[in-house]
Amino acid sequence: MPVHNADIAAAFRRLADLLEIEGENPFRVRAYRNAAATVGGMPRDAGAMLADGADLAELPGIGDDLAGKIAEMVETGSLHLLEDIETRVPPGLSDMTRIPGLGPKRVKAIHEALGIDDIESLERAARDGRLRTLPGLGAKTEAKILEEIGRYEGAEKRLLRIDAEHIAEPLLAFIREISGVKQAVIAGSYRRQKETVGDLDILVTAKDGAAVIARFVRYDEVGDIVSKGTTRSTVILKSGFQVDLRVVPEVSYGAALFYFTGSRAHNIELRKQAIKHGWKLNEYGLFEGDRRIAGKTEQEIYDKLALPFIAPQLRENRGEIEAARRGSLPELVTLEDMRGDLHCHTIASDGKYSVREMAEAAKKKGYAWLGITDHSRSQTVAGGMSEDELAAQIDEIDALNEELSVFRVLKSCEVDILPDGSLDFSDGLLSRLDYTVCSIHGAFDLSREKQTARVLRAMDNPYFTILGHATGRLINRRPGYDIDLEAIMRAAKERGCYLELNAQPSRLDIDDVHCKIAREIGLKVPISTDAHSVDGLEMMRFGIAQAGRGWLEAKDVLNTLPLEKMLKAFRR
DNA sequence: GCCGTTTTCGGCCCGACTGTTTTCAGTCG
Repeated sequence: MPVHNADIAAAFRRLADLLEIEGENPFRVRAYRNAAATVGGMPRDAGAMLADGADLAELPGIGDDLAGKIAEMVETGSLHLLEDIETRVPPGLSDMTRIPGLGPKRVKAIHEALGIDDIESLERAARDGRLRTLPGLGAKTEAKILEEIGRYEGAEKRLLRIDAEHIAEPLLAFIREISGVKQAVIAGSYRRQKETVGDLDILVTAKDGAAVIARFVRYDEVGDIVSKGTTRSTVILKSGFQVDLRVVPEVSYGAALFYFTGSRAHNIELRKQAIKHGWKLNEYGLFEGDRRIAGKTEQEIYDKLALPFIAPQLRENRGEIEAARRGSLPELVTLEDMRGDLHCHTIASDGKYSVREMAEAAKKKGYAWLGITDHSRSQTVAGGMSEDELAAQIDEIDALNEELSVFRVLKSCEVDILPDGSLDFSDGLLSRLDYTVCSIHGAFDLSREKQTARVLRAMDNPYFTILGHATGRLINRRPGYDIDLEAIMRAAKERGCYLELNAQPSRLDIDDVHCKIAREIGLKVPISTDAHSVDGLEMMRFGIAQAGRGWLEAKDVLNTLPLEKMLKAFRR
């Protein structure tokens, strides 16, 4: 079993938890957590990098020691230090620290006093009233732990961004109506446009924080009030979704927005920059001694630190600070840059509208063209077309183009890539199309080697243009199929093919990390909605958000090109 | 365990809230 980066990151996180419970130097613990974040965010597997002779100690937060431990995991599949510590500290204690309110100190105390070493026995002890017998733990804490265990077990996953919006927008509107509220904005991963959102961080400026919070906690949807002070409050909505509200004075708005937007890794980097200047950066501002030298806007803070403004999507400490320093931050692609959509369905397969209706909707959006990509014949469940039906649609589109002035409907098809790597329609028929979107819709569980070979073989077909939803993942529902995406991206570049960024909020496939790789290898990315209705065309904004997180500029995106240039880019 | 515009040692982000204290430890973000 090859060891992937996620395994290494998980081992480091576990090691950090257990070391912390043992009372190890907190900075050593943090070093393992930082290393987990670095390894978990690397686009290439550590094993492949080592095979290429890369020096992992050059990575941020990885020194000689941790580079050695990564190599050990790649070579042996395990980590001696972790196995060693697990003989002293029961591994279940690591899980117990996942319960909110339980940190390493309490977990250790509970373990030592009561012999508890997993969540199940913790729950029994809480029910029996044994936790409250420990020093520093009372009945209230015991009740909270019990409640959190229940929540942990029925834990909601992170919400899709679109689902989070449905909660966030009305809540934000409610907060803006509270008397005394000047500004209200959502920060956190929501503002960074992440594909999923774990909780909402709402930032408010107001003079009287306590009054705002008193009103906030009476919002209809609030289930539990976790904490309630004069500047911050945490509630759990009835849906189980957590919301943190912070109130700051107006003069601190920019500093607070910066601080609560994160990511934490980005913040810590810039805080270190501030320290180098002898300054202090916190949620109230940038301070020289007691004097605030910036903080009303984020721009002020970046200015003082001699950096250009860094877009929230980029704030992951994945090279954006270095790029800012060099003056080479990307100018991110916007919705206005998009000239058309390359992937949508009509009533000819599983869509809800006709070609004409979809085309008119696209034209109304200001697009210059729209590609129609109904399913091919193997997709029986999705009303896949026969060869005759596609031929008829081609004629229909030709006639429609005669009629429409300026706007152009492109002839295409979402062609199934069959398990052996062949395409679902004959080359003769495919040759009549402007381009194709080729996708995998079955045989998901092939080995990595076979799945990769399948796509590479499909790409050998001269009528293959764009790989649709390249990994097939459905966020929170199923992982993608096992495939060597980087090899496929390089092959696409060589052959003149492309990988789409599918903008469906539950797909966002390819992800941000692979967008960035595409940019680095010079492979343009088409952003497509995969719309099944007129409204579906609006999903483009989720694709744009993801593209921004992947550093894509307009020039990196295929469907920002004028029609003739794009059609030329399709020719192989 | 990492790291260097205080550079091979001595730092490492920092403020708010809660509960159980009686001045603060633990946890969180």
